[in-house]
Amino acid sequence: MPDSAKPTLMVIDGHSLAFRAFYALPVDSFTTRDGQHTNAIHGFLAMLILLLQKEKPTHLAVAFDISRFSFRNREYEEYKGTRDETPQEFKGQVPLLQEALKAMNIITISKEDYEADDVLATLAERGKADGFDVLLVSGDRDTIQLVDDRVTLLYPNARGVSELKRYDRQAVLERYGIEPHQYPDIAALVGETSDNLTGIDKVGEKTAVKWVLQYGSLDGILEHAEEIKGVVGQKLREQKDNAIRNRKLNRLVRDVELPVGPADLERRPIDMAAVREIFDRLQFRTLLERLTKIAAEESGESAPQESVPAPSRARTEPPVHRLVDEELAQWIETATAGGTTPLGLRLETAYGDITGFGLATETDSAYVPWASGRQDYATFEAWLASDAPKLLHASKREFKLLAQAGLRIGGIAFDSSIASWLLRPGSKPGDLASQVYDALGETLPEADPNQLVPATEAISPATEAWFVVRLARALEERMSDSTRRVHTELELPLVPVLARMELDGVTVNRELLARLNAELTDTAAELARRAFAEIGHEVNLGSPKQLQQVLFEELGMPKTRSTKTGFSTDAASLADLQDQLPEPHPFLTLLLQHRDATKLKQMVETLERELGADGRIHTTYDQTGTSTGRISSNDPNLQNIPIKTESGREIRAAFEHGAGFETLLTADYSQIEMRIMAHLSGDEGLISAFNAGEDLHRFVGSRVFQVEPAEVTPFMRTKVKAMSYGLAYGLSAFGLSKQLRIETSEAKQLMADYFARFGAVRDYLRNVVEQARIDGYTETIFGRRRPFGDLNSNNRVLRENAERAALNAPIQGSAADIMKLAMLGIARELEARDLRSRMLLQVHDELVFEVAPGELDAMTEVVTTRMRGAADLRVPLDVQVGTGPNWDAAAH
DNA sequence: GGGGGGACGTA
DNA sequence: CGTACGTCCCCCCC
Repeated sequence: MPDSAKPTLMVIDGHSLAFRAFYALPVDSFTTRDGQHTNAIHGFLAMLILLLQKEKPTHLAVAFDISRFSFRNREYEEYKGTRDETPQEFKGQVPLLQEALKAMNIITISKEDYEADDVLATLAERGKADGFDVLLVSGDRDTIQLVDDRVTLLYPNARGVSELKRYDRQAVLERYGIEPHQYPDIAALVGETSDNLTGIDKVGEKTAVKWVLQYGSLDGILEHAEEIKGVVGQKLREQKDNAIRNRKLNRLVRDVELPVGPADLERRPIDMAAVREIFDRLQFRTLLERLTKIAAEESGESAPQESVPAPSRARTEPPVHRLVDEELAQWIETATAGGTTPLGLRLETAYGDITGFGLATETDSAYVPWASGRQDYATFEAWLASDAPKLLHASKREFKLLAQAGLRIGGIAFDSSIASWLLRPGSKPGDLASQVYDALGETLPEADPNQLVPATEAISPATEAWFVVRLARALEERMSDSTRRVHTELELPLVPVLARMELDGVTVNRELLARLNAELTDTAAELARRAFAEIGHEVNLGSPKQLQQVLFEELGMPKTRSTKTGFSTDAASLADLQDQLPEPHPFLTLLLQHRDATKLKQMVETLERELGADGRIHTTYDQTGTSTGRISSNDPNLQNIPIKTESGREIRAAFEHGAGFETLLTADYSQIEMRIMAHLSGDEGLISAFNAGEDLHRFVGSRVFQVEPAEVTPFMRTKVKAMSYGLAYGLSAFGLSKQLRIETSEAKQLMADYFARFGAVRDYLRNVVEQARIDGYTETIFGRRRPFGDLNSNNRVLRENAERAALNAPIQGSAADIMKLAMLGIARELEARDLRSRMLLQVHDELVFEVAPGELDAMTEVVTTRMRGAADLRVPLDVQVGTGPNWDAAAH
């Protein structure tokens, strides 16, 4: 090893460095989507990572102040008294920083009644005694006094924390012309404004240094105070008490009693799973990459020290048997103990084709080369298709690959990607390797796709399967009973259902899309031309930046709501602008129309791109993509096909039933979230509203405004409708007023009137949040949990965001559960009754089916019955169905 | 090329 | 200062 044999102890003053970072980096650029500020954390960690790389300390600690008060305040009440209150934006970052350090397995030290610098002084002293090279990192100049032949200070320069100046004894001599231990004398004479320590008037650094060099120390200077001439001598004699007091206060304590000594601070391996979790929360991508690199280097470097080369994978992998034919059948029989013991299963693919299988138990593994037809795979295929339990990762993908190869798989008993998502919805589950790393802390070697010649040999699918088995066990143990139930009864059975929907796809009319595209292209071009004519020049209408130039500078319009990069040009803001202007400006109208046209055009083009040779679009449903339990859709997203506007619905009309089918059938839950609220809150008013069978909003309106249902005006209905829908989102009076364009006071009154009639709803919503605050998670009707960390945060923005999400989660999540149950029920019945009709799309509260000839009545019955019966609530579940040749026509 | 930001489509 | 998503484009940065 090139590194010196001497161990290096690094001690960092956490507060002073984080504080430096806070002021060096713009807060606005370092804020998570949730509103958590992270600039201090980011700056500190960036610096720390650099230090780890450059200095490679063998021992490390970060010291923090516990509060701004220490024993020094007892000696001098005004110590640091001029400091402003620590900004709230900074305070909130310290616990998160400490959490990040903990994840990095770095010890943090605080000592009641002392400052972090006293901890530095003590550890420096003890480190020296124990034979360490000591590196101190602090933004507090008082630490200069600790520098000597064995102790070096790294001090941030004026710019911030990215560059640290190295102060060893020589550097201090060069910079100040004195020995480090003399520095406090200088500081005592000059004073330290930031600590509220006044020095001697007229004495600056130059004079102080001159005196110290002449008389050796502050004591020496004071002894000879009478000899010093001029005004400065006079001032020194008058104010010498200041210097004496300062010197007393700036002396760092070198023998603080600490729970740990230098030897206890040996660097420990970084817990990358924990780091991932918190860096994810803080949205530190670049830092995560840098740290991952370091972690890899560090674990790699430590390996040669051991006598036996440490394997990069922690556990001993079982042997891989390459098996076919009878041997394979035998192995499966033994490994599964006749079909009861679950096996890990992993596919090997090349260019989308299956080339092999990995099978594994906890102690053994097998590789099955796949060459269908040339070997006798009958037993293997039978096992695959049977209910014999199998453990997989991302099973939907494998189900589809198998199906495309003409193979059936049954008995999906565990999916580690789904399981980890259930445990932590909201964080991306990632691939097998990252989950093995997260849950087992082991590295699953992967060929680097950037390298032509892989550095590591590709891992056998059999070994991967072995990792899946162990991953499954680790995740299973962490699941609560209710989570386990959601996994096995809801999510796993849904896998084949979703896979089939994806494989089947939906027919889309190519010619219609082409025609729409052409129309929209013309429309957009014409609108752009007219818009340019209005302002006299061309501009990129898709560039918010250029639009701001036009609207607010050239046209001098009033400023709209501000965004991170300027002022908003979104539709709502433009509408507001239009209202404010003395007369409507045609440019604004044209701009909005142009946005509409281009948006639709883009959507059409996306669909055209995704339209396969079979004339169908095959979306991919992400079963682990949301934090509430919904599924999402991508490539392309078929859950956001336009419906609200006439022109948008033309796109919807391009979705048709395929050849050999009779019609499309759509079925959706009406007001499912409101019904769930009625159920969960038990509000008698709301329950009777649903049981009355009358128009919900009319009924609610009649209660709120105390009129007969027939007397509810459209305006009243709009208001209560907005209120009702807003409820499940944590809508505020402010938000309601904005949406309805009414006064906040009126919105407040509306809310008061609403809750006067439906008080149990409010009580329920409040209770959900309070319970979540206690439990740390919310739960849906079916037992799906969503954890919340920020409900007790001191950061108001963060806390209130979490509160609204927590209030919404059981409602949105229960609706998702119910829909999933309905899908399972329908799929099972279609299979049982041998119906040829197919479920194609799911859009949260809507399902779209392709109906085979002669099956319309049966389908209508199956779908409505199963959807209505998916849950037994205190209110009925209402299902609307419609049919037609295309998705638009099938709407009701 | 990656990624953040703004904008906007859906439930 | 209303939840949950995915995708497009622009624009800046590496």
